[in-house]
Parts: sequence; C-alpha cells; structure tokens
Amino acid sequence: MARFSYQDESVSDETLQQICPLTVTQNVIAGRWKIVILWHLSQTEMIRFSALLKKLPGISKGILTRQLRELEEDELVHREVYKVVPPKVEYSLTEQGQKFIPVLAAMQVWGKEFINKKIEIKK
Amino acid sequence: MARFSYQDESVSDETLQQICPLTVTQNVIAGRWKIVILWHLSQTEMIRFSALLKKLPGISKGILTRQLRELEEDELVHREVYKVVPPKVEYSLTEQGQKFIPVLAAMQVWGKEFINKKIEIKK
DNA sequence: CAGCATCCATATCGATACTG
DNA sequence: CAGTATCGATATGGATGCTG
Repeated sequence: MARFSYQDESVSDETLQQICPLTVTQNVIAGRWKIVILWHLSQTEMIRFSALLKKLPGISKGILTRQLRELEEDELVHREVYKVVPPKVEYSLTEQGQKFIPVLAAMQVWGKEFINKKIEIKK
Repeated sequence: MARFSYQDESVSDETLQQICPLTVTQNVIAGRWKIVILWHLSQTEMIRFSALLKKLPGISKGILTRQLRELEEDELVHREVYKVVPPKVEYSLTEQGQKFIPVLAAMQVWGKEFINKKIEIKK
C-alpha cells in the first residue's frame, strides 16, 4: 500500500487511517500512562500490580488497571494471574510488546535532545 | 540523572516526570494529528497550509491550525509567512523536528508488524 | 492484593461563522 | 488563503467506595 495515498475512493478515509501504521501505533499508545508503563515493563521480566503502582507516582489503581487492560487487549502486555490468597498478578511484555522497545528507545533519545536544547536556551 | 529514580525527595514527582525524556516526548506528540502532520512534513521540504489540509482528510482548518501552533511552540515546526495577497504560509520541520524522524520510522515499523499480526489472526 | 463500578471534572476535539 | 473566535460534544482521566 502506498502510504497516505488516498487514491482509492472505494475505501473510506477512516478505514485508510486505521491501516496507516503510524496512526495505528499512535492509537495504541495514546493513553496518559501507557508509554511509561511499557517502559517499566521493559525494565523487568515481570512485575506485580502493586509494584508497578509504586513506580508510577500520581496514578490511581483504577487508572492503572484500565491502561493495563487496554494494553492487554492490544496484546502488548501479558497478564499472569496466580490463584492465591491474597491475589497475585504479574505483568510482562508480550512478543509484540518487546518489539515496541525500539520505539521507546527512539523516543527517549529524542526526548533527551529536546530537554538539553531547552536547558541550553535558558542559559 | 537516573531515569525514573525517585530517590531525591526534594524534587516533586511532577518535576521529575517533566524531566523524563519519554514523558516529554509523549506530551509533545500527544495531539490527535501531530504524528501524521510530522510525517507529512518529513515527506517534503515545505508545504502550504492548504496543501497540508488536503492531505489530512477529516481534519478541520481550526484544528490543523491549533496542532501546528503547538508544534511550532515546541519548535518542531517552522512557519514561514509570505506577506502576499492572498496569504501564503509554508510549514517545514525545524532541526529538532528532523531529529524526530527516527521516532516516526520506529513507530511505522512497529505499526506494520502490528497490522500484519492482526491480519494473520483473522485468517 | 488486585481489582471493578460509578461519577465528576476537564481537556481536547470538532463544527461553525467570521476576517484581513 | 490562512487564519481566529466561540461553543458544544465527547472522551479521558482521576477520585472514591466496595469486593472476592
């Protein structure tokens, strides 16, 4: 498919945008905390819900759950439930989630440059 | 700075998150159309407002203007105004904007894999 | 411990009408 | 042509209380 070629009028814009790799990616990581969550998951094999919660100051349990559920639905994140009392749940990246790490890396590189530039200007 | 190390209690979480390169990047590209706009700008030296508008089916003039203004504020996008009648304005990537292209590339790679996987599953 | 259900606040989007 | 201003709709985030 020629990217962003809207030649084929038989396909709606909406459909085309869903097929656009960039738009797809954007939609998947759109949530307020998703990128940071993915980063934390990339730093460990597995992590418990409560541990993840501690690593995300400012987030509430409800929100963390929702963001994780969405990432799970998109199959970036695996959820392992241990049937014990009290409950224990561990999260990890799926294969598709691992493949996202280069994006995180690129974002981090750019973010650092961005911050450095901002600091320079202030001098 | 140790990334995501919240050791230093003298700094607020908010401040730390502003310093976090990932969060910074996310905030910059958070807008509904920003990533696609950046991609289009990466495909040409310069592009007129009206031409960009045509390449983004579904967006309205007002929204495009707002998204561009924000990208301009973050210094990813340069706005060149020609003082002619009727007005002519051309947009292009700044140096900082050019540096963002690798992120777009990584996102595109991942998005393609994601789409392919979805298609496979449906078979 | 790890949720879920609910509700409210707000931000962002998006449509529309107007302008130099 | 390339905006601005305004306003309503909607989505998302976030707080809270309850539960197996």
